[in-house]
Amino acid sequence: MDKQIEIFKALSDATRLKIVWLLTNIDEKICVSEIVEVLEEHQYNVSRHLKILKNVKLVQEVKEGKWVFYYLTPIENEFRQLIQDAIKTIPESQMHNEIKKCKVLLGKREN
Amino acid sequence: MDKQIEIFKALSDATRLKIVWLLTNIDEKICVSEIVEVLEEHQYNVSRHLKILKNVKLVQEVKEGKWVFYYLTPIENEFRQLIQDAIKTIPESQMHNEIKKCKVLLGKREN
DNA sequence: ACGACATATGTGTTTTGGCGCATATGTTTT
DNA sequence: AAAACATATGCGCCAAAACACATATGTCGT
Repeated sequence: MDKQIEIFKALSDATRLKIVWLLTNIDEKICVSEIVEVLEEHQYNVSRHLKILKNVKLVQEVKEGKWVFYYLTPIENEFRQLIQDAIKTIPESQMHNEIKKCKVLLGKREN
Repeated sequence: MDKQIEIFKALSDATRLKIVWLLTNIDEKICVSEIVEVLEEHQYNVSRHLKILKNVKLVQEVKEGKWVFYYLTPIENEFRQLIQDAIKTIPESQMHNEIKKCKVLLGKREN
């Protein structure tokens, strides 16, 4: 059950849970600097938290030029699916500012 | 999302996850000394971990004489339900010794 | 009432985890 | 090539969490 413990541990930090929550709700790849802006956390902390999430395979990364985009690792087992479903139940109301900021950001991308 | 973080934190420790896993799989109340025997942990640590699980309302207790029996808090929301379902997917194979010991123990109770 | 049993908790120690700062690495732009 | 930008990471510090030991509290049996 070590794998599962690592997942729970990864999700037991506010910044990391917010990142996974965001990725779950926007259903898009997002780069580090965007997360930094949305969550108003230091870049070095966001990078660190992303590394932790990557290590437990909750997220994956893809480099595009100077950016690194992160996205949810596609579901590969039932445990992950249920955890993901659980995160999906966390209401948007608690993340009003973040989701709004994020949508503005994603909109700007097109230009 | 604080409540959810607290749940994840509570489940991100091996002893605590094992306790919840046991309660999920045996579907019975179980007392502290039985958990101590099954998990081979110190009594004072088991008591402490139970307190943490109780604080986040994952488990509840009922006193019966000199024993205190613990059991899963009845599901009250979707998040809890999905987390519980996720824990249910953790295979018994990783807990062979524990579940065996537990069943022997529960058997002895009848006598 | 006393000893045995079951559980909880106070205290000190050690381990773990997150943070801030500085800096390294790599990429794009001019 | 140099400057600007994007991301990652080494290091030291502090706080939270887990542990061990001792002990307190409460209950049962005799």
